Formats: sequence, C-alpha cells, structure tokens
Amino acid sequence: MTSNMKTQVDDQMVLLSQYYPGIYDQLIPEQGEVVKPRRRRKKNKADGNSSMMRKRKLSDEQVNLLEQNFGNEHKLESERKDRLASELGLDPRQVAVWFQNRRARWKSKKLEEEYSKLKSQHDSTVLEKCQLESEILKLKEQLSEAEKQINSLVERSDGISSTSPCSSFSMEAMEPHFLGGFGMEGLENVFCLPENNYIHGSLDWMNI
DNA sequence: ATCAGGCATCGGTTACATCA
DNA sequence: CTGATGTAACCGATGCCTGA
Repeated sequence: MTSNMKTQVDDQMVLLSQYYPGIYDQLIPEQGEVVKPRRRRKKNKADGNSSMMRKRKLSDEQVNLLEQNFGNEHKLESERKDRLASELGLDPRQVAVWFQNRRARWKSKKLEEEYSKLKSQHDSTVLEKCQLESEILKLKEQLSEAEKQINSLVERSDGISSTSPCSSFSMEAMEPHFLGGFGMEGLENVFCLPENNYIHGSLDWMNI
C-alpha cells in the first residue's frame, strides 16, 4: 500500500468516524430506509494559525460590484464570472459561490414576501367572512320577524274572509333549494324574488 | 439511441465572523 | 462570555449538454 493510498483510506476512516455524533445518532431510519451520513466538511486551512487565509469577508467594494451585477442578471455565465473575478481580484469559484448564495438569499426573501402577502390576503378574507356571517345573522332575524308578521296577517285575514284569494297563499309553494347553500337551511319559506326587487321595509314585498 | 463525463445549479449544511 | 445572525464555502444530488 502506497502512502498515498494509506492517506486516502485514513481520510475515509476519519470521515466515517465523524458522522455527526449528535445529529445522526438521533436519526432512526424507517424500515428499509437508508440514512446516508453526510460527510463532515474540512475545516478552513487557516484554522489555528496565521491570519493569512483568514480574510473571509469580501470588501464593501467587492460586494457592491457583485450586487450591481446580480441586479442586472441573476445568472452568471462563465465569461462574466471570469471577468468579474479578475475585476474583483477574486477566484472565479468565489464569484460563483457568491452568486449561488445570493440567489438563495433572494429566493428566501421572495418567499417571505409572498408569504406575508398571502397572509394579509387571508386575514382580510377572514374579516370579510365574519362581516358576511354577521350580516346573515341580521338578515335571519329580519326574516323570522317578517314571517311572524306574515303569519299574523294570514291568521287575521282567515278570520275575516275564508274566500279571499290571499287565504290560499301557501309557503310550501316556494322554491325550497335557494338558501341551502348559504347555511340557511330551514328558511325555505323565504320568497324567491326577481333580481333587483330588494326588500327595504319588512312588508314592502306585499306591494310587489 | 444511449452512455459517460463535464459542468452549472440547487437545497441543505458547516465554519467562522460579528454583534448585542 | 455567549447565543443569535449573517455569510462564505462546501457537499451531494440532479439536470443539461456534448462527444464517443
């Protein structure tokens, strides 16, 4: 075994022994499911010594130019990447990584915006629903009041003349289906009026 | 048509710096 | 000092393209 081969094997052993102890130990695979351990990332070469490799943060100037380019176009063709890299004195790989991370940030920001937009739409819809429901309640009350009045009128007219055409008036003749879809079952005795014949007073319908 | 290899991109993650 | 946050870098998976 060459020393090179031994290094590779050692690396693998190290990697295998470094499965996230706290994380992967907790992962209990479902039956038949294979949990692939993630390879642990190498530490920065600068680790432990010298500030040589420590210059991780990009300068404001570099970031500004990168932002400017990102604003123009989110995708990065290799020609532009190389040009930018030499302009900024960076490795093309760094430029690619920056764009990659920037796209991810942009996407998550967009998702957040989309979420808050949907949330406010949802909130206003819920509010509208509440308003409509309370309106329905009010209308139900009005309706039952009107029914009471109708009944008393019918009773009175029955007493006056049993031959009156009005005495043959019957609620059962009305369409029973109309309000079912509005949670107003049981209110089938509502009159089905032609459009725009709105009822403003409790007894206005009598004049129609 | 298909297969392998190269490359770009993505989602997820890690390491590190900075700040409150 | 410490936890939270931001970000550069890495990893593995995937899809597309191209040449054999």
